[in-house]
Amino acid sequence: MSQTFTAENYLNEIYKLSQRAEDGVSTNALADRMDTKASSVTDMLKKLATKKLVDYKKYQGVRLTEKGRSIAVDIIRKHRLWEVFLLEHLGFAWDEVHEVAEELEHINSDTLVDRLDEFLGFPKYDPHGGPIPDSDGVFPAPKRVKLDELEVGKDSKVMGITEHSESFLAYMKKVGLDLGVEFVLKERYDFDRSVEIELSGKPVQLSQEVAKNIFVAN
Amino acid sequence: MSQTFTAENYLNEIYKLSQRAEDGVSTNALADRMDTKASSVTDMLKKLATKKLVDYKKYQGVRLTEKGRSIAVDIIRKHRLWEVFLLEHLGFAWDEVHEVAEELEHINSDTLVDRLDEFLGFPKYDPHGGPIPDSDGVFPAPKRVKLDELEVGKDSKVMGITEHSESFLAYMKKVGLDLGVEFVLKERYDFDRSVEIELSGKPVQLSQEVAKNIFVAN
DNA sequence: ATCTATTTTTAGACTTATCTAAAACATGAT
DNA sequence: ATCATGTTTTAGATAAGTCTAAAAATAGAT
Repeated sequence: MSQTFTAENYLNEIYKLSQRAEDGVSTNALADRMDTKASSVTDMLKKLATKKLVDYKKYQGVRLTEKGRSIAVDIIRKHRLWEVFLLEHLGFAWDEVHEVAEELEHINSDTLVDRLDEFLGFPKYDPHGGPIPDSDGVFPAPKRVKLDELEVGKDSKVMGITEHSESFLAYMKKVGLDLGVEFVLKERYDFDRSVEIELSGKPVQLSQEVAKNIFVAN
Repeated sequence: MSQTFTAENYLNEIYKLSQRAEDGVSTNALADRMDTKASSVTDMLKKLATKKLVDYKKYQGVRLTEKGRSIAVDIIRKHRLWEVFLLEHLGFAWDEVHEVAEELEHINSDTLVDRLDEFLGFPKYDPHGGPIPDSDGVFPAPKRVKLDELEVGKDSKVMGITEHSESFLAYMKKVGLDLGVEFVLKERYDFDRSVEIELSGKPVQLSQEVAKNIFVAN
């Protein structure tokens, strides 16, 4: 019952888009993310509907069925496990990881995924802070905190990020906020909620916008 | 310039088939290995020829171009590196490995392959003795093993001898075991560890005493 | 040299995933 | 309630990879 890479990517994208928006995912939004034309999306949605992976009625947007969700979640599991592997064992940098993980996430082998999970020590979060579902598709309870919400005075550690744009990654690299880096939250300024942290002895200023996108250990 | 999985598999199979047979690979042989129809093979060969990956003239069989060979060798490299990883780090058994490695070998990322190679400690052979080409497509020199220790079923080649007496040389000459001669190890008999090899179509029996003094390519 | 059996290629069709251009639908503003 | 605008769907095409059935080429035996 294994799907094609393309179908898997559609399911994955539908899953992500339906995280925020509670109503169905629109054809155009999907076309945008899949980097394709709306007409192609319509074609694919019909095929996925035939396979009972999505509920689709024309002009009404799509939602995943339970079956579709389960495939999407499995792909997220694989993607994040591979990310952990690439970063922690192969020495990849944050900005090199995503592209490769996009390919690896489609490798079909339950044995492989389960043994990789074991090899990695059953991680619950990927380096971007994304929770890793278990083999039954159950996500761990989120327990991390955004730097924006961390209590002033605390020692903490960079656990992940929620923004993965080139520019953000570059910024993180420049200020030295690598994964696992430890710091102290010195101050939060009320007027703009920007923060000052101490990073290996040096003070660094971060806007609220940045702080909101950084997961830290609490 | 990355090929599709299917095209890569064709190139890989053509490479393997052209190892022994010195003339072009036949359409039927290829169809057999690819588990498809001869007509499909013909179609594909035309496409590969258009891309200059094979030399193909109808009814004449195919051979790889330098470009095609380079892609095939790269896939062998990836396949064997992943096999090492699966076996040595994820605890796979031999019969579980092949299927997964067949998928992983098509992941396209030079960074990934090079870092995996490094992670594994730049192995020169996979766990079955298969040589792993380097990133320039160069294979390591074939491992030399005594015929007494060669695995049953292997194609091999006489690489040298450790005994240089008149009588041994005469014996070698008589049975046709000249330097460079190719053969297949058919059987090893437990009771006296004597072996049977197939030498240009004919079976030849050799005692363990003899087998211990012959170096062969592994 | 010819005939037969085998191998290989062509011809035409199907599937998946995509595209462009045009038609159908939905919605917010008047 | 209608209209303009944007969204979505249809219709018809294309490319990759495959198939079946039939034709063409080759090779082996006489």
